[in-house]
Amino acid sequence: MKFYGHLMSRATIKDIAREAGVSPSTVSRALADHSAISGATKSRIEAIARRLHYRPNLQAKSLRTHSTKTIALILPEINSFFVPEMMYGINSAAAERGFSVMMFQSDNQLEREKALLWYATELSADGILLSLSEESENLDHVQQLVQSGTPVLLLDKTGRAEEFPGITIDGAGTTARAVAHLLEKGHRRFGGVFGHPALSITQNRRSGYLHAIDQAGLSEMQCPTLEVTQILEISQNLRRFLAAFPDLTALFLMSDELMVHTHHELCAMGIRIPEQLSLIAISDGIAPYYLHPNITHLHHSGFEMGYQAARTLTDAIKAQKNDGTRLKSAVLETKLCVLDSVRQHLQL
Amino acid sequence: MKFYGHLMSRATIKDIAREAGVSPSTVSRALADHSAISGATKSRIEAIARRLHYRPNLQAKSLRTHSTKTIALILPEINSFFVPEMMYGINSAAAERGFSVMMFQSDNQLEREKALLWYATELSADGILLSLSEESENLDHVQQLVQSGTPVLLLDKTGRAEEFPGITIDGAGTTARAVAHLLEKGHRRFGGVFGHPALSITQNRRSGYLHAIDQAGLSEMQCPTLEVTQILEISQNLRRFLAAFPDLTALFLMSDELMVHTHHELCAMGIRIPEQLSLIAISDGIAPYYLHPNITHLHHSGFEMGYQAARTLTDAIKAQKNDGTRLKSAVLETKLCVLDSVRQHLQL
DNA sequence: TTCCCTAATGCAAACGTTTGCATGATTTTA
DNA sequence: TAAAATCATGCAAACGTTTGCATTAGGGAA
Repeated sequence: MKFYGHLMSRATIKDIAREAGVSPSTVSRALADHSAISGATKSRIEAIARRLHYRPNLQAKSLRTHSTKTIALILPEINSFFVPEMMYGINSAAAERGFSVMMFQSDNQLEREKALLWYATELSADGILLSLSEESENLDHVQQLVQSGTPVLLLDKTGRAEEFPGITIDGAGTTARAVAHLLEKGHRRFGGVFGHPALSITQNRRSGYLHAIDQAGLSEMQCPTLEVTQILEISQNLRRFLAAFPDLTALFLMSDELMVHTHHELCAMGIRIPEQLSLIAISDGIAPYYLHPNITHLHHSGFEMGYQAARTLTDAIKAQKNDGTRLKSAVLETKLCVLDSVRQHLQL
Repeated sequence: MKFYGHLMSRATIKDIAREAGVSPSTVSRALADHSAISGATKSRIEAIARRLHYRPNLQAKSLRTHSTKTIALILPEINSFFVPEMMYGINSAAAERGFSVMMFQSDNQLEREKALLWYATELSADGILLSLSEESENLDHVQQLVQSGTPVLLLDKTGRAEEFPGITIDGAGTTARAVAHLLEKGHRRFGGVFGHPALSITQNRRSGYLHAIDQAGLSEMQCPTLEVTQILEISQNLRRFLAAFPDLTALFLMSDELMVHTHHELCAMGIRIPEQLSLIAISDGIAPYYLHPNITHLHHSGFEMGYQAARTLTDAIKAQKNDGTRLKSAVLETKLCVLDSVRQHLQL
């Protein structure tokens, strides 16, 4: 135990050993509850450790054991939808399993994403949770990382990559279920509002939409789609869209962001929901309750996704030491929550 | 360089040294751009490092240098308001300064908060950002940590603690400004809606409210307050409150959460905003734009708070090595954003 | 020529753990 | 009673860095 200025430095295993009159190895084993150490010695050492406020140095431990009990989370951005819930889930699962989470944001830039992946390996993160940036078309950098032996699990924004394990929802299927609900409620003329066409998440959901209306014998003339490239332009886009298709009785919104902005715009236009226009969305299930009327949606739980991703990853990390079990992809369930924004439409 | 199974292990400084025919110390200095190493050697070593995909082992470095370039962030919860913006700010400032952020949540439990603080020191976090749990009345655990030499900076939820440095907003002053805006707009009968009375954040804002109406010569009979203990009960609370004080022309909402719930409830009651009732809130400036009409609010930037907190903390960490500069508290500005939810009230 | 100075590099210890192997003491077995 | 087995502990090396203090070689000054 040394003194720096007025501060007592952290007690180490050696300090405890000296105090207890045993060797450092005995202390190490005692604190790890190793079977070769007698009960008497263990309790004596534990008492001293407590008295000295002993805290193991996790860097030293990691250095020795090659395990940091840390996962890195790399997100394209931190917004107010979905992401907080997902973080909550990740944190919960990680904490339950004794893992810590380091959080990074790539700001939707491929270069930053690469740099952060690299940095995560410098930190010796035991595993990586990665949600891809918008620019991440080519995934060579991920491939490289996987080859280096670090478990990488994609989540939410997984690009087109079936080559890597990831946790996602079935965007196409979920969208199809939303469409099915509109059909059940008698709607035959509705629109689909989608995000940036370059994103795989948009493409999945849009293809689900098109396939569903096709199955129902409807054409894209009857059920047109709107792709919103710039969220700031949604106001004009939406007005133009509704003006071009004045007979729509409902809208499908592919995300929370589109939902709140669309809802706002409709309020501003004086359109009553659901009397004049019904709404159904894919949502993480929070914002629908803030809006009025409450929005019928397909609940895509951020918590669930985060929790499952962190659980899968940490389990794989533990398993890795034994067999070389590979990470498994998963497609999460979404659940239809019928609230107040879709009305029964009477067909003429 | 060793081989484990089919995987090549990470190259170390020793590998580079062997390859370059120099000693490990030379490699270390070369990569650190130390002046004692010749330019020729430096570039030779850098080339080899690149070729071998060398990544420094940060655990080893930390062990040697007693600096992890890491800060721990401990939050009571991760919700959809304010917190994501704050995290974004923290991450941005940390990243700019070469720090990583480990994220933990105390779930509003004092015991977990204590455990996490302890764990953060085991991780040798260079500093800690702490937003207090609801249960954290007594701050002995923080005191203990500070004495151990770890820089701790409170943010947002700082309790009643003036003894510790923290980043906050002026809750009382901000509330007073909101009240002033209502007064300017001619309102003389309005209500204040507040959160759980045990929270210091509530107490600050409420005292600001009471002081402001007192200054204006109004009584609590004329400008009553409502304290919402359970957010789920806001519906009944609000209806009862409005029934008890039917002559109110405006409401002040102390937080985003109260704002969205109140707005929703008023919509459900068919009360038109701002024609029948004006609203003003303290908000992080995101949700006000989702609601219709857009809510006039005092903008309390989560990004700003997070950014400033992380900047202050990392600067202090760097300074600590030289002088023992102490962390400085700061009270952030809030800005009045006049939108569409407060109407001019004509007095009789 | 001798001496000193500077530039470039190497040696070895240290940071705080963990762990395979050896050691010594005690108990069990034959 | 001697050998073997068991138990509790210690020794020392290793993880991958950094860094104070040599060491060496070359070049200039005296």
